[in-house]
Amino acid sequence: MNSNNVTIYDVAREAGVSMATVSRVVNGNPNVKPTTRKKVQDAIDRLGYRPNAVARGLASKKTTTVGVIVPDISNIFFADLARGIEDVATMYKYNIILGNSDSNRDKEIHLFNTLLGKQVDGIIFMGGRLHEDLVNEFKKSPVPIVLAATLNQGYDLPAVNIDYEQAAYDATEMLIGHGHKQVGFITGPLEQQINGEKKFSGYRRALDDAGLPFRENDVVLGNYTYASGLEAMQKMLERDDCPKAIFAGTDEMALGVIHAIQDAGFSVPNDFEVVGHDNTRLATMIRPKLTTVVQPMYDIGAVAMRLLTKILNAEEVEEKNVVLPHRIERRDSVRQD
Amino acid sequence: MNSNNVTIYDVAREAGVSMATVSRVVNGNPNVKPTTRKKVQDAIDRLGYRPNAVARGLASKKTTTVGVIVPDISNIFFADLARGIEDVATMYKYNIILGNSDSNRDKEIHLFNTLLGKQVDGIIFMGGRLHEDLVNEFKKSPVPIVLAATLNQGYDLPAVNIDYEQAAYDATEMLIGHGHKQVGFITGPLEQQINGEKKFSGYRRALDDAGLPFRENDVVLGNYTYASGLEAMQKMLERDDCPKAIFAGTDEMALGVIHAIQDAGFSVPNDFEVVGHDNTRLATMIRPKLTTVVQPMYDIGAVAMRLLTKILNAEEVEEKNVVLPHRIERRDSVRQD
DNA sequence: TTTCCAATTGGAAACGTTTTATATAGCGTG
DNA sequence: CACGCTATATAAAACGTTTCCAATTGGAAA
Repeated sequence: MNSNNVTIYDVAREAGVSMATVSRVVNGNPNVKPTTRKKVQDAIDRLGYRPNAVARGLASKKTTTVGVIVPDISNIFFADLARGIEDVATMYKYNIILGNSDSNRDKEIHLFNTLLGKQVDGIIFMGGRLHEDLVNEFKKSPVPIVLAATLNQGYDLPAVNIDYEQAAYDATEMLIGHGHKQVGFITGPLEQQINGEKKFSGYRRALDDAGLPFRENDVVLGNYTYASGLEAMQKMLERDDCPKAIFAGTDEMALGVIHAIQDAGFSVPNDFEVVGHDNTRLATMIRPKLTTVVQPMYDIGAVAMRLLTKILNAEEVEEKNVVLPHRIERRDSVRQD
Repeated sequence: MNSNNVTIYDVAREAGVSMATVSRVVNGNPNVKPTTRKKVQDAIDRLGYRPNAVARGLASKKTTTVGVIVPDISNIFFADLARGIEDVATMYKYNIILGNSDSNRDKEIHLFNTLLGKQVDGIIFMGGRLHEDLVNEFKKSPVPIVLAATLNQGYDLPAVNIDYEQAAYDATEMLIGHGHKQVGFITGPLEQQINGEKKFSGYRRALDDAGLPFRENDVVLGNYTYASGLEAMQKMLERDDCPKAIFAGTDEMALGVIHAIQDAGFSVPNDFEVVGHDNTRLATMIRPKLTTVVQPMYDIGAVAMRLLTKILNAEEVEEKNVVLPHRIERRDSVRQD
């Protein structure tokens, strides 16, 4: 039986009640006599009725769908986040419309408007940088927006993050604690606030606190990829004053760094120590296993979605700017204390 | 100006035309005088009108949304596939609703019905195995379904895959060609047809064609993960008659295999040769770099979505069962010829 | 019985489009 | 100048729900 095109009217006729009653049964409204409810339920089963969510969305102005804007779902980092989002969404009976922005402003804006057109109930946004034009669109948004792993640069959007500055500080400090007078920092584009402001300033602060000089040379920019980490480290190795301790902005870059070091005939952690960032699955897929800053991606996604559901249900939200804890997972790419 | 809640009526009034005319302008219908079109367009811009896709979906019975069912988006393999799907979807003005099934039958069925309830125009399904119950649901589907990287076991659903049997044959044959009389095969669950039937039979056929005996011991089952590859190889290494050539069912397992070998003090490719499967980004993130069967995940996703759009537009489809080419990418985990 | 209130149920409007059938305007033609 | 078209524009009916309000029903109380 094609459960398609059987409407609430058909069920009403079959059950001998009005459509309003069927609607009540379907929505679990308590104002229905048990016997009636059963009669309707039977008719629903018999006909294979499946409520039309589009019609429902039009009438109720709720679609139980949220939009998710992500730079690139094929990036393990965002894939994990997305999984966290989706799991919690499912838990609360929402579905997600997923779109890739490539961190491109125009795509972000276009996607955002498409999602609004589809009448999503809310949006979760991830992106390296909050472009002003985008924020202007956000300000007009008829639905709530939550940022995930994205800093809200001065705008007061709800957001879920870790303390990137402190995390970078911790990683750098650990390296310094191992006796290094010089620490290399290989990170992503500085335009992105997380790298340019947070991680960078954490790195500098650790240097300062230890009374070590900051050397411009010791900071190299990559683009998050393995190849860029490899290349950055190769370049660094050519120098006479190459730092023997490296803090890499992502695990993937850290892998590249380790391989560059090994390719040059050196050992990690004996000759060089390396710390990564994010604790993706990659961290244990290399020898030596990578010591890395744990950024709980899945949790960030899950908490962001939970936060959104709270806002949608007008539940009490104590703190709109959630900062999740981070820590350093010690493995074999640094020496034991 | 809150572009919210301005309807087609408002635009019509503002432009001094009827709503039907506005609808035509919005939908690019040619039966509108240029001057009228301009007038309407101006009104749209002035009011910041954004068509309500839900209302549109109800009236037109098309939502320009497709459902995507994936076992786990946080798995790099499916994330790549999803990216291929989404890119092509965007190209054709579709959005995707993404759901994770964990390859669980009940979740698959539930998700499928939810998607139908949301009136998606079509569905792309990925999953290790097509459970009978699911297929029964598929058969009643009012919208087209396309399988991606999923074998349609006897049912005639459109599908996009590579020739897994031949790919496994090629990989095994190459190893045999390097003089091995014994080849280990570490793969995923045999219930999943791709492993149990296709890859396994390709492996056996290569053995047979080379006149080599099949040894049950040489086949070890894992669950696709790094850890399972590592463990499987460790177990194999304990044997006296451990094969010196390994074909792993996924790259991630291959990395585990290589590390198990290296941890035991052996060298790849000198002592052991290893071939992976999929050519995920992981393949180049290990030393030695992994030789692997190239399964073009992104392309499979892209082609599957393109196929779906063709079906939705009632375009001519020459072949519903697409088999994309595969090849072996030679890197350093096998010896040079 | 009657009366009255609470519990159920029904009717109809509303949601914002698309779409079909119909009307109107403009214009070349005979 | 009337006629018949064609090109445009309008009106109104779907689309399948939710939801507000009114109507009915069933009992308990009087």
